[in-house]
Amino acid sequence: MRHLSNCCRRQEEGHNVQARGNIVTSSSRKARRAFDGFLDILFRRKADTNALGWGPSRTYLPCTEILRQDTPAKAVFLVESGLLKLSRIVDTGREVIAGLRRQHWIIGAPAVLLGKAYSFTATTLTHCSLRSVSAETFVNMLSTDPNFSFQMLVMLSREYYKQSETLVCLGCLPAIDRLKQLLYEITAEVQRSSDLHQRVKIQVPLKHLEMAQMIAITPEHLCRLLNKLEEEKIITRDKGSLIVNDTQRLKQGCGL
Amino acid sequence: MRHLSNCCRRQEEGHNVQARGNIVTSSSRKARRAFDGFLDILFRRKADTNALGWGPSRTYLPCTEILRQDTPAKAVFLVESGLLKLSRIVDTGREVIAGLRRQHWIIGAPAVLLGKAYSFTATTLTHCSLRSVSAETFVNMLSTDPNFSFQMLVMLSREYYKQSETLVCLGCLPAIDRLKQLLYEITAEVQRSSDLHQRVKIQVPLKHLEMAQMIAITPEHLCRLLNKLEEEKIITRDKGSLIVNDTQRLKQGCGL
DNA sequence: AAATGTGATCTAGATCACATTT
DNA sequence: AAATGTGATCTAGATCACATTT
Repeated sequence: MRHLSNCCRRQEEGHNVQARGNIVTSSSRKARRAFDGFLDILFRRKADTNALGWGPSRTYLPCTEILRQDTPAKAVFLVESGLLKLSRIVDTGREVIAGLRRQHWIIGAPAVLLGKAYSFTATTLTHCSLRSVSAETFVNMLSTDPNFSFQMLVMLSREYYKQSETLVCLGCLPAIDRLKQLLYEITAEVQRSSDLHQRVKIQVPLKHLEMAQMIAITPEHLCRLLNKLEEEKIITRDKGSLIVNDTQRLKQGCGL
Repeated sequence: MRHLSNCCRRQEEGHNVQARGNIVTSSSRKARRAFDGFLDILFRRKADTNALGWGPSRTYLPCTEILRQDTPAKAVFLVESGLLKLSRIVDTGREVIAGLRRQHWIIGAPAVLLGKAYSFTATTLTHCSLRSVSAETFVNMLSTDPNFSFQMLVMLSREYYKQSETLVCLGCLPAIDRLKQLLYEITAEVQRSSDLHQRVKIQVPLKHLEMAQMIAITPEHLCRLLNKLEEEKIITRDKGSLIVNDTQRLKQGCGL
């Protein structure tokens, strides 16, 4: 198996998850969605998390490989901050990105619970802060703490649910719609408000190659699709960053 | 939303999951894989399962819709026997089959745990025997019985793991390889032995349309791909059933 | 009648080769 | 130098229309 991802200019950039500048005039910064709130409650008290057995926070530079596909699952990670990608390379050399993970998501739990190898490689995209537990401790925490056990059930369900959306998206929608959906998700992520009928400048935390891997196309084709969206005035490109002119049209177009 | 699947000749056929006749001469019927054995243990004692709160076994005819996408998740199902498909129709009218579920798999748990709508429609392909619990009872069982809770964690992980394989397959492999993989899985399912270098006659429990939906292509294209496999002598078609001449070449070809 | 097959044609997306940016 | 863009060409797979099986 070839070496997974080679490092890149991201190294020097540091955090680029947040929007750098919203061109938005209106400004009802409403509450996050209810579900996210629920998860916040689950992990609110750091002291508890410590007591439960998670190791201390560790920070990682961008482009660091946290765990690797097909290696035995020895640990579970909890993302405290930052953004990671879950990717897999197949024999033919093609790489897919199965999804991105951020704050309050766990990584590696299914493989640990099944005693199998990790199905994906997890790589940091930005500076990340993570906590980990060994496989044994994780299982121990599950068997001794019913609350923790329930939390993990919810989190695994959320993983499954998200994975399912990705799967359906890949199976049913043409690449242009998958791209619209990806951009819509990133925009929604950045905005975190419910009135999205606005221009938003987003700093996509992914290289074009990576965006292409997320929607399972080649970078060349991605480039053409972005041109198309620009022609249709849905987006405007401004060097590294990207301005979404019409969030609604993105959402409508994406077929989900 | 249009009505989901229309019934079919399957109605009269009854069980067609099992292989109808193995042309196999050698016969080391070895034990199932270790993992399946583990799950058998988990659900071995029916009495326990009863005590836990699952409802009584109910049987369903083929082509029965058990639960429907985008409806509130009110129950969780446990498959005791038979085969079901999990499918989703998107706005464009296209339908994907996300996967098949059989004995000892649960259906609907992630949606219940998240308090969301089901992401898929579950439809029986053969005669099925299922047990169910209401969402409330399910959550109650989880909070009162740590063993049950742990079982569910393992089963959800398995769901996630399988879903991930499907996702990678869709994202990385060309249709011919996805078809090979599907056929290999069905063959392995039917054989349940580790020496697969044999001719096997399999009764695929799916219509061509459904096989096409599983690998995200049109039925026409599927037909051409099957022709191709037949030209390459990997399979032989014999009316309804299908003879795999070379399991090894199926496996090698499938890219995973 | 529904499912399957097949031919002709079209198109989304891949591949390759090279230019331009950062 | 790596990332991005773009033009020319190819091909896997879709679409449509109709024939053949079950």
